[in-house]
Amino acid sequence: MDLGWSKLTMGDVATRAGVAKTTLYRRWAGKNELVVDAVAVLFDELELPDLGSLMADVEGVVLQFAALLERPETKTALMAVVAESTRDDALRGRIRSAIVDRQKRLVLVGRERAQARGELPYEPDPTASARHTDLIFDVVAGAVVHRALVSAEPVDEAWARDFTLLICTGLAATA
Amino acid sequence: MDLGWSKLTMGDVATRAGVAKTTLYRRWAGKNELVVDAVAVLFDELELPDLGSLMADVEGVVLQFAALLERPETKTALMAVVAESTRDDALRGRIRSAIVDRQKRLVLVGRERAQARGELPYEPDPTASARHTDLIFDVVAGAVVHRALVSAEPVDEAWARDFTLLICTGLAATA
DNA sequence: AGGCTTTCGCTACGAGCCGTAGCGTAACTG
DNA sequence: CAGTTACGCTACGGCTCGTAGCGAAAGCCT
Repeated sequence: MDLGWSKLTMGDVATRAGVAKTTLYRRWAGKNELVVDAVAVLFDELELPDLGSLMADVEGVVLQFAALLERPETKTALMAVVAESTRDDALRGRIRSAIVDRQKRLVLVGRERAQARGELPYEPDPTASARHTDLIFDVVAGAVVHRALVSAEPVDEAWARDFTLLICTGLAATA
Repeated sequence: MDLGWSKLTMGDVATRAGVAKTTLYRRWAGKNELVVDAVAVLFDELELPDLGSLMADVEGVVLQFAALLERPETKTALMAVVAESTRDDALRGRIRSAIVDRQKRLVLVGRERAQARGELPYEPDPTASARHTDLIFDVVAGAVVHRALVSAEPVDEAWARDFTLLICTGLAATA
C-alpha cells in the first residue's frame, strides 16, 4: 500500500498516496481501520509453498513471514494496531477477522497436505481439529513475531530449521 | 506501579503517582523509558513453580504469564513499547536488557530442573545451549502473547495443557 | 446540452498529548 | 543559617488526529 512509512501519520499517508487527508477520513473511520486494512493486504501475500514435506513447508512459510516482518512498514503497522487493540474491543475484532482468521488458511492447507502425505493423522473431531489449528497458528506466528520484534534477533534459516524441527516433532509425536 | 492506566498519558501517570509531570521527565528521558521500566518491574513478578515435572512447570509459568497479560496495564504498556521499538533502536536494546534477557532466567531454571530430573539431556556445547534457550523462550512467550493479544482468545488451562504437551513432547523427542 | 449528485481537494480549525523553560518553594546538609 | 538539591506549577511550542466548510471536477440522467 505504501512504501516508506517513515512515520505512521495520516498526513504522510495522504501525501504518499497522492490524495488529501480528508479523503482518507471519507473512506476509513479512522487511523486504526486504515492500518488494519493495509496490514491485511500485506499478509495476503503469504503463501504456503509445496515443498514435499511438512517440515519444508513450515520452514518455508516461517521464512516468508519473517521476510514480511522485516519490512519496516509491516512491523510498525502491525504492532501499532495490536497495541491499540488492547484498548479497543472493536479494533480487536477487526484484526481477528481481517488478519488472524484469514491467515489460518495456511495452517489448514499445511495440515491437509501433511495428512495426505501420511505425516500427520486425520482428526475426526471437528472441535478438536479447530483447537489444534488455533494452537499451531499461535505457536508459529507468535514465535516468529516474538523472535523478530521482541527479542530483536534475526529469523534466519538456522533459527527456522531449529524451530520447525521442534514444532513438527511435537506435532508428529503428540498425534 | 499504577493501577488504572485508563490512558497511557504522562499527565495521567503523573497525577496517579501524585507527582508533577516535570518530575517524571527529570527521572526518565521520555515516555518510552518510563514504560519499559514499569513493564520490567511487572515481569519480575514471574516465578517458575517447582511442581515436580517439566510439563507441570511449563504449564504453571504459562498460566502465570497469561494472568500477567490479562491485566490491562500490562498488555497495553507492553505492546505500546514494542510497537515503538520498531522505529527506535535504542528502545529495542533497552527492552532486550530490561525484559527479554531478564526473563530468560525462567527457561534456564526450568531446563536445569528438567535435566536434574532426567527429563532432558545435558547440552555440552554452550552456544548450542544458548540457541536452544532463546528458541524456547521465543516459542513460549510468543505463543502466549499471540494467543492472548492477537488472536484475542483466552489462555485457559485447556490451552495451556495443549501447548505444553506440544512443546515438551518436541523438546523431549528432539534432544 | 444542461442540471444533479457524488466525490475529491484544500484550508482552517479545535482538541489532546509530548516534552521543555522558567520560576518559586520546600527539604536536606554541613 | 547559607547552599544545594529536588520538587511543584504554569505556560508554552510542536505535532498529530479528526472535523467543518467551501469550491471544483467528474460522472449520470433526461
